[in-house]
Amino acid sequence: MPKTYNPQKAEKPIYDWWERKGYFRPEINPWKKPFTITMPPPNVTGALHLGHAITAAVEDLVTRYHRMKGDPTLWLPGSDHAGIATQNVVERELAKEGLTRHDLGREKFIERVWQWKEIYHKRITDQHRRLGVSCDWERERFTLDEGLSRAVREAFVRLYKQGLIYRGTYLVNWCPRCTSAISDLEVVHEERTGKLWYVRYPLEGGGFIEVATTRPETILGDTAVAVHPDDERYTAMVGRTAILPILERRIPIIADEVVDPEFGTGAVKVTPGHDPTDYEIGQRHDLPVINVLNENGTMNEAAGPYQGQDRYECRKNLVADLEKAGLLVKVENYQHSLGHCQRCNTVIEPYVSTQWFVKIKSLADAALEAVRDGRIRIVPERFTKVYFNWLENIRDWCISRQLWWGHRIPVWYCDDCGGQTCEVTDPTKCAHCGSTNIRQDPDVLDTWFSSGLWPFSTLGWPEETEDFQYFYPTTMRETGYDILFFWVAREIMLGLAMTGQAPYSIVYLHGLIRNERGEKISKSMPDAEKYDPLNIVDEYGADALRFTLLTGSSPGNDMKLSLQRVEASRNFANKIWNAARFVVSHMDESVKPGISIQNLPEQNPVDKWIISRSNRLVADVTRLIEQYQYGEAGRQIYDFLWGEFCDWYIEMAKVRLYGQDPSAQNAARQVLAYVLERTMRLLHPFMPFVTEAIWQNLPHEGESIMIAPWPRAGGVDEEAETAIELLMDIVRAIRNARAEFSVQPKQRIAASIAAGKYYDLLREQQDILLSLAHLDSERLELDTTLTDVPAQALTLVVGGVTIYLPLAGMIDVEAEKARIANEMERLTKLIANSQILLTNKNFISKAPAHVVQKERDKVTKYREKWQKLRERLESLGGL
RNA sequence: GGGCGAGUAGCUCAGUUGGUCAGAGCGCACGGUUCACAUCCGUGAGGUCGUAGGUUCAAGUCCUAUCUCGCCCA
Repeated sequence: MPKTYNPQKAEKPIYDWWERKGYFRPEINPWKKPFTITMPPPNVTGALHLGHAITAAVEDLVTRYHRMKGDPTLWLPGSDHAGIATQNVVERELAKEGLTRHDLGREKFIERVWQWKEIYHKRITDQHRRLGVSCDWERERFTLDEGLSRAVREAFVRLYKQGLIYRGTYLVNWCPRCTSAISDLEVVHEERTGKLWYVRYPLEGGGFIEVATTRPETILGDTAVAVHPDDERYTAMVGRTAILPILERRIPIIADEVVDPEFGTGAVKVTPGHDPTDYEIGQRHDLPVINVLNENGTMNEAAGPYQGQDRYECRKNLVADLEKAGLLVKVENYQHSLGHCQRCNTVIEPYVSTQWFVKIKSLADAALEAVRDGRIRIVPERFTKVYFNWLENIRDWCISRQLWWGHRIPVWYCDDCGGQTCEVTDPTKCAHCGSTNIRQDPDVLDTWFSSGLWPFSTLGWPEETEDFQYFYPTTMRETGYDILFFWVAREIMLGLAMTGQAPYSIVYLHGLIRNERGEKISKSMPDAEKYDPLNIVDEYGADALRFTLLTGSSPGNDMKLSLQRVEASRNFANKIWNAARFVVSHMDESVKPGISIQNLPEQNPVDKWIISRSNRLVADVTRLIEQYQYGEAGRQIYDFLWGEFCDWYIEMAKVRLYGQDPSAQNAARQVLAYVLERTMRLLHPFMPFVTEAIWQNLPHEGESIMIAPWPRAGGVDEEAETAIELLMDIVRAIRNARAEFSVQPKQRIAASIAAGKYYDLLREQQDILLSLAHLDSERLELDTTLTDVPAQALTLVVGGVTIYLPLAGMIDVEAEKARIANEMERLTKLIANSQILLTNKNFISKAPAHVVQKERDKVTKYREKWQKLRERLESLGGL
């Protein structure tokens, strides 16, 4: 074993070996309940980022844990075609060649996208492998695969036939750059400082009404002016007719409750074709809907003189014309929230068009019920409320996209009778009139429609495949909380609607990864490279990155990733590597795996201590993982390995290993191997590579740690724990004194110890004391009580043990007396504090017995110590 | 406008049924090349747990109000 652990060299061969051996593949066992998790499919748009890395880390953790526990465990990987996103990146590539997708045509363009997909799909799966994910690559899926496409088709047709999918002409969110409709969720609202233009509309018969607007170009589509019915300023005007500037269209002045009298002048222009609120006003008042935009954001023929101009150019020109006509009253700065396209950041236009929608109410109700009645549990629990709130206020889901890359909508229109045909297999003739004059809807479905089927489409649904029957419903959905609505809610709705079952019983949501400054890491940042997971893996190893991501935050909370922490995790990997190096170097053929550690010939309290601590750790880590507290579980393993096993147990074991007693030597060897080996198994889901590398060097049973059994917690030995804690406290106290009095580290010092009832323990562990506290064996006096103690000595009281360190020439008796008096005073205060509690009747009667007892024990201990110090002070003549 | 989260040592964060919970890593100070590890070892300094009330024998931990920051929804 080399002196430094080198993840760059170690990781790749281990991963390849695991994969070759087929360890990632579950064995279907009808007698056992499987653990199933489907990987959130990354988009094939580009490379993985740290969000994918934490997803991978958490999911691999639970996967490896359940696999080791013996559950048939399936982690199913895959990727998403990501309609708009992928089409956009490929269109950008084309633009570099001066081409648009229309130059290529639909078929050629889709070919190009497939080429892109091949490249990036390979890239992200390679990245995942580098992260060490133990998913079943043989079951990998892609949302545009034949099977998944069939699932999409089946789902669409079923919903269509149930009347839950409908086509209609409504106001939708339109991205003029993507030239597609998008759903409400894909609109990102951002606060912007815009302008508020105050414009006068002349009235028929004289006078004006003044309105305010943030989008003057939509004046061209106005079909009314509205005021609040109770607004007395305008009561007289309701029912009159205004003359729209420029176009001179006659529009009515109407009254509607929805108008906010506080906004602007209290009178608003109504543009049903380009504003959701106005659209509703228009419905109530039967107003015509005028569309003034083309799909690319330029003005259409309804815009009259502005036809052909871009929306913002039109705005500028229109405002200038209004000013010239003397109709522009004033312009104010105005803060308002503006919708942007999630994928290209273009300002969204509300736009009337014919689209496909999912009637969502009944699906949402079922999804709400599944969480309400506990069939699905969301962790952390607080997201449940967010989930409820969203589903309770949900609106119909616009699922058609005017794109080419995606699942084509399986509806055919008949040119003869105008009927729609929607079938699972491509129809050749109209279902209504039998005409062959039919053509398929050119649009594709929202990507999330296919993602929403992921937990079962990936398992073969709608076929009753063996995988679907065995692994569905899955166990867990693990993902970032930012896609709770986009994805999780839709999976639950579609899962219930299609399979009649909740697609999983646990939703675990992790937080988002940010950089040191708390910003969301995006590809456009100048130092984005620094946060590329692969760069971090290259420098520190996958284990280090994974451990940092897992232990650096708590469930559902965001995390600022600092490279210093990754470095600390790398150091941890190296630390345990070296601990293993030490253990391995002391192995001999007598150390066999699977030995019953309880039956060791030698019963040493130090061994009993570490085994007891190890048992506690196994129990705690198992409990924490079951409670989804992965970070805390990891931290406990870290503390145990570094703070107890390395810092203390190994150091204590050295005394026996380097000693002359073969049976003691053997016991230490056995326990070292035993504890390290099982702790490696505990750590394996967190740091799969280094634990495998170490495990292969240790005595072990089986081929690979990843298929070794999860450790089972044995009993706890309170007595041994108390004893060794005391020993450690004594060593710490002496080290502390040495440092305080600047004793040379190499110098062995004398000590006189009055051990009282701990005499046997300390006599037995005398060599450890000598070694760890660096005492001089020739000048160690150890007894139950001491009669003759030098005055020139420092006094330490630890538990019931008094230690005198005659630090020759360093002890000023007066100073030592002051120090002791000081310590006694501190104890007096502590005792007084406890006394207040213990004389409080309420405390005695209401606090649980063990808490009261603990307080009493504390006082006893303080008093004991105080008494010993007092005796010492007396002997020094200080009283 | 509604909701959620965060505010704990200089920095990054743990602290899940209220009772050793005042912690870790990094940083800092001092001292260390003894054969597992300087990606290390030993010792130490540093916080009235945002603020103000309240509940309780007992509160970073529960309640109310409030300030700052961030996020989500409308």
